Amino acid sequence: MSLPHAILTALLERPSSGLELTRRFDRSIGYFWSATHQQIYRELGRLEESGYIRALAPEQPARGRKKEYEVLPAGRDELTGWVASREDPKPVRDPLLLRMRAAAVVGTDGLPVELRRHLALHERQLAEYRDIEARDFSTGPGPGREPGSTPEPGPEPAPKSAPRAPQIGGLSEADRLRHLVLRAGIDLERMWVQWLTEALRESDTAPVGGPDGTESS
Amino acid sequence: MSLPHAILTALLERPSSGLELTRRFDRSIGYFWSATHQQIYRELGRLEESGYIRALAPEQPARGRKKEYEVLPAGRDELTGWVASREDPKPVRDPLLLRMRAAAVVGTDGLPVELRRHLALHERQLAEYRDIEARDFSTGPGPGREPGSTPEPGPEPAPKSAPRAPQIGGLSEADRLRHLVLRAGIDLERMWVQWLTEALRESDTAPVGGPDGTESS
DNA sequence: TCTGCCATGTAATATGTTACATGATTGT
DNA sequence: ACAATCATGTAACATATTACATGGCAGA
Repeated sequence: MSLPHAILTALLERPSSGLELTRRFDRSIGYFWSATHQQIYRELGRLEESGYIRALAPEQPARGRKKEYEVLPAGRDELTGWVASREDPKPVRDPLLLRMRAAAVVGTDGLPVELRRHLALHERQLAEYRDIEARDFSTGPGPGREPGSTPEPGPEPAPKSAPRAPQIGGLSEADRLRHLVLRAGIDLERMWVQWLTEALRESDTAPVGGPDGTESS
Repeated sequence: MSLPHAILTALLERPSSGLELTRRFDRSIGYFWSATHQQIYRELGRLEESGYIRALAPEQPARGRKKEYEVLPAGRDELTGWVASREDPKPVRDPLLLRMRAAAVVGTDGLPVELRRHLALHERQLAEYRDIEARDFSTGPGPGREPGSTPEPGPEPAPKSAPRAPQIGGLSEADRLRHLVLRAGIDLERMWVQWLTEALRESDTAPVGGPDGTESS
């Protein structure tokens, strides 16, 4: 039951059309809750039917016409209640770990190549997160993001703080929370980079012989 | 497409009935690929139909009768091929992070309680993993698991190494891989414990006031 | 016999994925 | 007119979750 709440959150941060939402689910929101445009359109329909959101400029219900949605009070209430609700962390479900366990039984053919590939992907993701952190959340006296500086393509900057938000130190309460979420992403990627590096190091010195990956360059 | 391969792996490690598999998916296998008994029975049916596994002691196809499965050569081949295949890491999808992002918009009511609850759960899981590691994979000169010592309830010990496996140092190649998988679980839990601890520490010193959790004891 | 548990299964629903379809807008 | 792209949507399928149904077996 998370997707509708992800959409409500996104729409509260900024009213959007379906396609705009899709794009945002490829960047900031998508870093911890991904969704395709089909899921989003389906869910927008349900949310509208439930009275949680409504379409702005509701002229022409034509097919190719843009439709912007905004959250209604009932939607905000629903989201507020959901934030306070409980949900156990789901057990890990990772195909790579499963592959490794299978390799323990049928052999590691082709595995080191895949480990290297994943390592590269996680390193890239980590770098991207660190860029975002440097741009949106730098706190020190260094060259942080000045208010009006480059919005930049890719990840969206933190939305403008609501007027009610108290700007205590450098960061509002809302920004502090968003920074924490980003740091979870950073910590996760760092963990995978470390683990994959160690796994490959062990492979290189493994008794069976060297890795079977292409050894070019 | 991971569940069938998870089942093939489990059946290669030890032929089992549906319910036995279900139990193993609550312990060792389930630590990185969970599944319910309904999924397992459905998938066993498909795997049998595909000629990857077969039922042992195929007398009485009665309803309440136990049915043991073993992997056929075609199943092993399929699994070997899958190990060498590629699959991109899926983007993170974590309801807790989503909740946090939502809290940045509608307020943190009820959130610290949930963070504390998750912290306790992750600490417990981490402790469990460490117990398993100490019992099944201790390498140093300390009191490691002696060959015939307590199999213990709960998580299953590493299956007997196949005769072909070379026992080089203390660990076979297969055990080395299984240890790596376990360490991924440990690293993940440790990461969450650290992150949650930091998140709560920030909450405690947050400008808005103390946490809203019950402050008993 | 009745209860509880072991074991296998069906049904309904929810969610997620993949492929395709349709109309609107803009630039050439 | 045409192609490319924006934007919304349908359909079919795959996977996962929840609730329930059926039969066997063992002990009070």
